[in-house]
Amino acid sequence: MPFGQGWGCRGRFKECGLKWTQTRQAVIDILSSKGGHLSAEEIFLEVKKLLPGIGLATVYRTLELLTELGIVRKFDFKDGRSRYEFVAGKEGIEHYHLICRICGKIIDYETEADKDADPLKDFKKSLSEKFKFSIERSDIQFFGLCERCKGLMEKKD
Amino acid sequence: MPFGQGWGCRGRFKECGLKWTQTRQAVIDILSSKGGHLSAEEIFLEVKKLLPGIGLATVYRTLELLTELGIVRKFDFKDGRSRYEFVAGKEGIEHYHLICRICGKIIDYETEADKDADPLKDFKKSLSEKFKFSIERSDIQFFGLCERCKGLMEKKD
DNA sequence: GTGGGTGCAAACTATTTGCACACAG
DNA sequence: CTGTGTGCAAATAGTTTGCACCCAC
Repeated sequence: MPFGQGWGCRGRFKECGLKWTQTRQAVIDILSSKGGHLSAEEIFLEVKKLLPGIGLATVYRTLELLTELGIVRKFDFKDGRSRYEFVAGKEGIEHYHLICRICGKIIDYETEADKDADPLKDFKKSLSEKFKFSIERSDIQFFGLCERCKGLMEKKD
Repeated sequence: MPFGQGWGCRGRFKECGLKWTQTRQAVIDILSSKGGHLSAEEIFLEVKKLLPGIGLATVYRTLELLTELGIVRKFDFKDGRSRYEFVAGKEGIEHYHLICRICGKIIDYETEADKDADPLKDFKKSLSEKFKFSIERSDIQFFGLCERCKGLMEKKD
């Protein structure tokens, strides 16, 4: 099932005078169906199953394009590679991460679609006013220990 | 003035069986006196003024060590290089950044030393409970427009 | 048909590592 | 003296780019 089209991506492409190609659709499909936080290489390997001829460079170029269009977001979880996440259709939803520093597990925390639901709303507002800075995007990660790794740590002591 | 010693770094080194060398002191001095958010290369160039023979690899090794010791913190501002900030003596102080996506200006926001002063305290607590995840470090950046660049953008329209 | 899109290989950049030598303890 | 720390050069890893060819429009 072509998720990419379902999310109106194809329309977005046309608007911008961009071509709708197999590779672009495949990258979007992988990101929207597999979900999670895939690295460029992981996406490349997945797409390769559908389109064996694809090149890694194309994946990077596609991901950059999709990031500019706001269809995916690029995250840095400090493991030396960027990770990409499908965010089309989630406008107004804030997206925070909890990352376990031992096992690397990533927990997603998403706010409700309603802007007022953002628990950081007031904080952002006060920052904006204090520094006369208009916040467009937040990049918020919490590093620590997940339940499982915390348990393992305690046993060791 | 050897700031590095002033912050008790030398003591920390001894405790850990690490040697107190000219290079390490110089890196700490630069970071603590210059302040800001320096990249490895910027630090390297500064240290070179004091110790012309230093190598970039040593700067990286020193920064990694200092990060482990909690003397500096490593940040990612999405410009393709890591940035380092002196944080010794600031335990319990949270440190957030506002980054202008046009001019790259970085505004620091630091909480008071008092843990309760952290505006994100309640949010972190609710996250911890909800996901049974113990948060050790936050990595919080807000991207947007600084006052000046916002003004310039508006004029253009 | 034509210009944007793609694969490939080479280039690039930040960072890491191997090794012989240097110097703090 | 001994082993940690260092400089240098080479290696690595993720990402980007140049170029000739290809295909969506």
